[in-house]
Amino acid sequence: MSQEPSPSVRPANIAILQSHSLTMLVQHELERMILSGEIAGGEKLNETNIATQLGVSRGPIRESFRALEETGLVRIEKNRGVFVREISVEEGDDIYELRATFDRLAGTKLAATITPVQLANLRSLLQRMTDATEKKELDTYHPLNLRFHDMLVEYAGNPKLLQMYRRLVDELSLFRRQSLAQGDRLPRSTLEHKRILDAIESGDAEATGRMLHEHALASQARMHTIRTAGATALIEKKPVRPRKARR
Amino acid sequence: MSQEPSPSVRPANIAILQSHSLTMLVQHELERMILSGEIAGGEKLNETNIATQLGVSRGPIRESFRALEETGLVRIEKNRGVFVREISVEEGDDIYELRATFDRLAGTKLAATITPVQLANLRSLLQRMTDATEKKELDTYHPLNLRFHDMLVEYAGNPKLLQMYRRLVDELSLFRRQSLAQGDRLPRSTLEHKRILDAIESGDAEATGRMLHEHALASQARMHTIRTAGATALIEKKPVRPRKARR
DNA sequence: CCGTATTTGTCCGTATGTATG
DNA sequence: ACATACATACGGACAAATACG
Repeated sequence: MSQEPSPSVRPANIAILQSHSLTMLVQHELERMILSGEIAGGEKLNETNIATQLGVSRGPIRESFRALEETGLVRIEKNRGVFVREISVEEGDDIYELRATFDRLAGTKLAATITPVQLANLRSLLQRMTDATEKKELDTYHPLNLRFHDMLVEYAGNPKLLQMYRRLVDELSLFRRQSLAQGDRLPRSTLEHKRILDAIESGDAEATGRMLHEHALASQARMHTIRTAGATALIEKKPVRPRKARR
Repeated sequence: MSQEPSPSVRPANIAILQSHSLTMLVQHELERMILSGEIAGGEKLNETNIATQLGVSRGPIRESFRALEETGLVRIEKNRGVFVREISVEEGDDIYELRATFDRLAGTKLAATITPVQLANLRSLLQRMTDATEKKELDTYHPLNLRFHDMLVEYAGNPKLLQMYRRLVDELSLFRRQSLAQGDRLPRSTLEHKRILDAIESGDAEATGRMLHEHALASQARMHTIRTAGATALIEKKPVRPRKARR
């Protein structure tokens, strides 16, 4: 509950219990800016600038930085500053592997426990995704896709799993940003989604888990093809100048 | 350093004193105190007290609180304070389920990639655990057990997995604290560990994963039996007085 | 229910470290 | 290498909210 769900399509937000402190507001705002790409990967976050920009003092900014570092969205270098994290291909692989495992677990659980209402919600979402696919509206499809998988994990009924899953997805979005120009894989993905829902409805936990696992691994594989294909620029962008050795 | 931080409780960290910021030092110290039980579950962390105690100002304390909340060790209530988290049985179940999944993944990977050195390290650790078991030294056994499983995950070669695994283990220790009076399950656990290493050595990824998964689920089951047996006191201890409704 | 004490939330000044010419 | 400019680390003051009598 501490961090907002990442995707732009937000799950029916439980009423905010209490007005957030400035730190929380700043944290969420920075999350949004990072995930939306408003702040680029590797970019330095200047305390004073952000404080001025958001109209608060530097205290809450600094506090939110610490939280954001734990979520994996930024990296802090002592006495040097805070930087939006960049995910290497190796890290991306690791994260995709975990995501695949989470998806399998969620699918396995869900096939055994899904309710008619949940299934209807998923089918409804799938329909909207199908529409977007036919119209080739990638900008519409992508958030729906995120929401679809988020909903699957949410319905699996393990809040801790959902929390970790969302953190992974957020981190993945850190570098999936520039690799979103596929387009051709859409129909196949939609078909897979339909088969997944069918498996869930049939109650076949084993098959559902396997399919979701494969589905996630396919994304992982896609990352590699896209990577090698074009946008390799960002990979070595890391301005890691070796720090001056400590005297 | 501008102001001399009272010499009081500054441990012998003089060496590291340069590399980590005060916030990090405070964060790790609080982690240690929470995980060791030095600070009890549900207890309130008073900023001023801790600041005085550690000889620093409130700034670093507050920053570390934000980080600790993201790790799941504390819970923050706006304008009320920071509290050491308590894990309900339901949350414990959820976490154990994830831990079992992580263990399976780690085992599957490890069986396919383990090196002779790694295997030797694990066997050496297992030997020490066996010794501790025979001597019925639970206080010796328990840390070794934690290290054994941590090493398994570490050797699996997915840093992100290790990070998440450790976070789960930390959270589990939040409530496994009072349920540590088993004692009889030790021999069986050690036998399981040996069989796990054998499976790893044989390279049977499937079997290794399955065994580690089962091994973790056994811990989960043990939690329930212990829970129902005795220490149910802590469960409903939550001093959740409904907050005054927001005006 | 009101006033006081305590604690948290926020802001800002200063020292120290880092980048740069 | 040195001096200068700038950013961060930390501390402390004040404001706001809560807890207590």
